[in-house]
Amino acid sequence: MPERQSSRKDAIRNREAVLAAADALFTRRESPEDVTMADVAAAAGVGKGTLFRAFGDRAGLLRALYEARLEPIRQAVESGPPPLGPAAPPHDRVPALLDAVLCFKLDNRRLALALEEGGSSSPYRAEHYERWHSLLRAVLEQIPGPTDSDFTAHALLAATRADLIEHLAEEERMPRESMRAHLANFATRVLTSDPLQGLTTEE
Amino acid sequence: MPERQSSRKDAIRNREAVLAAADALFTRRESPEDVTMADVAAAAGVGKGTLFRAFGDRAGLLRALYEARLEPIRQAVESGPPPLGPAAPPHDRVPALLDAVLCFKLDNRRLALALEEGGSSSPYRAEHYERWHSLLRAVLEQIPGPTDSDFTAHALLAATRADLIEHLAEEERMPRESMRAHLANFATRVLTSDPLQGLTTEE
DNA sequence: ACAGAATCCGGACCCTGGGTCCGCTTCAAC
DNA sequence: GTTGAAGCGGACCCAGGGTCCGGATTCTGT
Repeated sequence: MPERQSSRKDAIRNREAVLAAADALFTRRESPEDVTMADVAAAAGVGKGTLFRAFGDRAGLLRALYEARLEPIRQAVESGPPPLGPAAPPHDRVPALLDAVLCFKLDNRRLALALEEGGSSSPYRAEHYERWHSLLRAVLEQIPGPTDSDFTAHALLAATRADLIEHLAEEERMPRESMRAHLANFATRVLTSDPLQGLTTEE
Repeated sequence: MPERQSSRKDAIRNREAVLAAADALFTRRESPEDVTMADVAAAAGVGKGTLFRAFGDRAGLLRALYEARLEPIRQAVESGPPPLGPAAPPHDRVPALLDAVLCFKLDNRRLALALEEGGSSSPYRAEHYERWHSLLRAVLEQIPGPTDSDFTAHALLAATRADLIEHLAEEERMPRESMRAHLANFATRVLTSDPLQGLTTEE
């Protein structure tokens, strides 16, 4: 994993160039899978060798882009104001988190798509998924009731899968706001279910 | 789209052979993506040309296998006894349907995985997804309350995505029965939420 | 049973796209 | 200025999906 920083200015410049070029390409092109690594290299005015040295492989490049874009939201979640930040009551925070994920993926559709469906190794092994999941799980745990937070967190996050979002937006022409409303509604329903009625989880 | 039946017996024999070989390969091999088309052809004792003529492309082969395996469940859903069949009350039928999907994907993990993550064109364009979705949606519609069935159906089905199932089973070592219990629990929670508490869906 | 036509067979072949290699250039430390 | 470590880039490699076509097989009409 060639992840360590170089101090050489050409290396740094090229890294930036690649990031910018890739970013542009992924947002412009229709489908993420017709952005080839050669395309990116060419658009950045760089050789393929350089590109692969900087990011390891395709997934590495995607990851780097994704993480960069994700940073602001990460901040907001970790230390921002309610309802996203840690001070928010769990019942509000869960829908807020899901809404944040949804909006992020709407704003970065192509990228999220490329990263999630990107073939080898499921999205569930990605660290950023791991982060969302464990956070959501922790928040769910603060809500009383016999809900099993682990599964619930997975199931809720599944509703924000990039290709589902894409399908709803592109095929079903569902507008952004109603998607948000539906997701919020869904999350709320999951949370506000009557605990007395819930099955006890066996095992 | 070379989908029409041939009357020639060699064609039919070869089609069967390919189906059988592919089935065997996909269940044996670790990851679906290291079953190549050439492998399948070889295992079936057939040339690649034959294989591609019979199924069009990789996705076509997968689809054919999948549909074949799905047939019994389809029967049970369309005309079987409750709680899967049409006679079941919606509140019971929804979890039953999801459970059926879950079990099916557990029993055909590799195949479902290959089909869903199979790169080009999202799983949401597949006819079998369309079928599950519209059925689930119809059943949800029979339940009173301001739930928007379309989105809810998508969200519930998302919890049965092949790669999530795979992750839970393989990485988190979650046993089959507790997965089923959790999913049932989740579905029930979605259904039994207090309608008075639900947000009205705007738009 | 036989000819002719239609269909199918199969593996050599093509092509795309991710990833590697290595001789040459550029940087920065002395 | 010298030097060697790091970086550069594009030619190259390879796997795997998909195509092609000469030859074999099967169907149909008589």
